[in-house]
Amino acid sequence: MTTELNPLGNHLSYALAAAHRAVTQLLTVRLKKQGIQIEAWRVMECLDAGTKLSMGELAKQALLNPPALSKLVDRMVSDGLVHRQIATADQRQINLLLTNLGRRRMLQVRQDVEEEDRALAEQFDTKDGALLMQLLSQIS
Amino acid sequence: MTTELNPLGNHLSYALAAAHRAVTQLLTVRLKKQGIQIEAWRVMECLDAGTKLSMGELAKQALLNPPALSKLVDRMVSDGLVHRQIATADQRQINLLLTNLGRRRMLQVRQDVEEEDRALAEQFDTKDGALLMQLLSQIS
DNA sequence: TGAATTTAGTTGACTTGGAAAGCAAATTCA
DNA sequence: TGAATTTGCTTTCCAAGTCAACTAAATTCA
Repeated sequence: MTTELNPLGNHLSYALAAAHRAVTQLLTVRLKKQGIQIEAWRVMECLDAGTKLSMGELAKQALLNPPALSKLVDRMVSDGLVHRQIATADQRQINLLLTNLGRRRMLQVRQDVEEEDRALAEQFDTKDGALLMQLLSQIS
Repeated sequence: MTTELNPLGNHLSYALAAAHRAVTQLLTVRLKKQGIQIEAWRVMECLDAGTKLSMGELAKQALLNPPALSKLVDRMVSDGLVHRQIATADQRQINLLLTNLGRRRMLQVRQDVEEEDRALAEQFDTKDGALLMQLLSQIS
């Protein structure tokens, strides 16, 4: 039986948008209690990983366009979470660094994200979570 | 081998965001050539389906919060794509209607969306597209 | 009935995001 | 070498989204 109530239900792009919206909303609510944006958390995780990243690389990994990252970083700097450092090799490049406060905050936030992620994974049968992830990462 | 370059790669929520971003960007570019927003297309598809929808119902189906829908509809009205009609049963409710122009534009845009969706589905082995959709719609 | 509450949608102040232009360092090549 | 081009990041201007407050219609119930 394919009683489709929603005319958009056949579109993969719509299913993706709906799922993304649902997940993002939950996560946003949770992180708002910590006073932080999802994107800011992503930036901090990338920084914590160690390898020095230019703003450009960071933007790609954190899923932001360069201007959006620039502005987010401005805010994070004034919140004392990160600071900019001009790269020595290429003076145009910026290496962003976590402050101690930034690292502490990141560890707190990470708890929440992982808990949320766990709750999400529980909506699937054992293998399906990994399968979904595998399928998603095939995209573009 | 699980050489994870991106520290966020283990998170399902991140994989979802990344996939959503990729798909949305492609679709946005394509629809921009038609001078229309993805959300506006969703609204028009919902309207075309026939059943009269309140703004509230429409917001849910089109994946928008009520204020965002209100403002989008303002724009669509001034573009001549839809018009508001006060519901007879409940005077607080609005039934949105497609204009003739709106219907024509919707049919054009639908072509593009379906082509994009087809291109997306082609990134998967035969069964996997449907499988992905099935998994996505399990969420929340 | 009619005062109090709930529901539907919109508005306003503020924040964030995108496109295109801008600036400065690095690189190319004549 | 030094003018022209490219690259990395930021800024500006404007479009769009959020949260919270607001208006008005409908419903509840004393």
